[in-house]
Amino acid sequence: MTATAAVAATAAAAAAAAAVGGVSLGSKRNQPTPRRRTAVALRRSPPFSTLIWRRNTSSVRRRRRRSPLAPPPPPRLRREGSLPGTRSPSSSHSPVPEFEVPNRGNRPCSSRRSVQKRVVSIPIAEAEGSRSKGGVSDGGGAPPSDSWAWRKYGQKPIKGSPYPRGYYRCSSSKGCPARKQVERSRADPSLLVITYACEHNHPWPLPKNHQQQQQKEGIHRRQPSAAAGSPSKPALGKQESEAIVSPPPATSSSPSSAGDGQIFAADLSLAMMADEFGWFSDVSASPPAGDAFLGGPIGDGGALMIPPAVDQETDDFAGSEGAAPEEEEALFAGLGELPECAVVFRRGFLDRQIRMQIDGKDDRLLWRMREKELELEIEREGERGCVAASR
DNA sequence: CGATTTTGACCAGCGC
DNA sequence: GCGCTGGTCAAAATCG
Ligand SMILES: [Zn+2]
Repeated sequence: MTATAAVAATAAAAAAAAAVGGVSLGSKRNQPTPRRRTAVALRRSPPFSTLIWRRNTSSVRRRRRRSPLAPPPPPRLRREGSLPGTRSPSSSHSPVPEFEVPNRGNRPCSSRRSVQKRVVSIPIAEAEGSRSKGGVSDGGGAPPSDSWAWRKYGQKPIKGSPYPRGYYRCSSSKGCPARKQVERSRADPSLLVITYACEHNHPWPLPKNHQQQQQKEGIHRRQPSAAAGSPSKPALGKQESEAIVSPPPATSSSPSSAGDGQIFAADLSLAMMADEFGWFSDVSASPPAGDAFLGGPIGDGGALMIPPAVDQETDDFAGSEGAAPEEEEALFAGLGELPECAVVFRRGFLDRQIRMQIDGKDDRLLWRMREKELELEIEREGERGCVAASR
């Protein structure tokens, strides 16, 4: 059971490392770094990522729609079509009619920066196992942790951390605003920090077969009741067990004292609730290469980045400071569409509610929850934290 | 052939 | 007003 996993992991890591470092191994998947990669990035001298390599200058044609000499009429409309929407005033008619994403009416995923998100940290090992498992014994029938299909659409080095962050988006449907970022905890490299941004539109992960169908059909119907027919519990239980969710701020000591204490949301309660509604229920990491790059610092070459940031634990981390009350807000916001739930979403209440509901449906779930709670408590006490979710 | 990943560029928000 | 940083896009490349 570990054989496969181990191998996979290793390979992935290696590949990632190679990729990052700039070494071309070509053992994994795609590596658009075969040739070209001129010095294009000398425009604004970004932090580092961009102008690190500079392989050769064969042909410079890549770029994108933003050619230096072909600025058509609609040059910078970039993401108008598939943006989670809400940003455009009202004239944006993207080819794909946006179906009212669960936005709650305020700002769900309007701006990329201020989007509220739920942060979940899980041991990297777990993540690995989750996805690399495949065949051996468990293959039985238990689907991976989250059946959602994620497609990576970007990766960037983060300022304070040696590890890059991967950006994933739901590949099930084009209109799905669900996004998630995966990065390695800078404090505890063994932890994977996953940040979820929006919820899914579609009721289900769609088995790889109907993907297209759904895409075409345009998921314009989202059912409020998960129970109606959504098998989202198998995985759930498991995730909860593995995922480490930090407790809400309410009781936890003070943010300042916590220092690294991560205060985030995504507690199972939340997940469950969501489950009830039929959306998101993923907590474990499923990014194919997620741990890969996370596996190694961005620049294996050495003289790369992270100049003086390494030791700024305090200072640098301070950046996460604003995770006190805001977090809470984010939490609720995360529920977004939950009508009354949001309102009642304050610790106790929610717990109660959920518990009741669950109680009536799944004892097992309840169980898990309880357990989790306990764990949380303990954790809180022993507190060890890693990173605080930040904006 | 389609789905995914890789990766540099571009964009928009925020801070100084 | 400028610069920085994070987040997203889309072309190219590969894998299945
Ligand atoms: Zn989705």
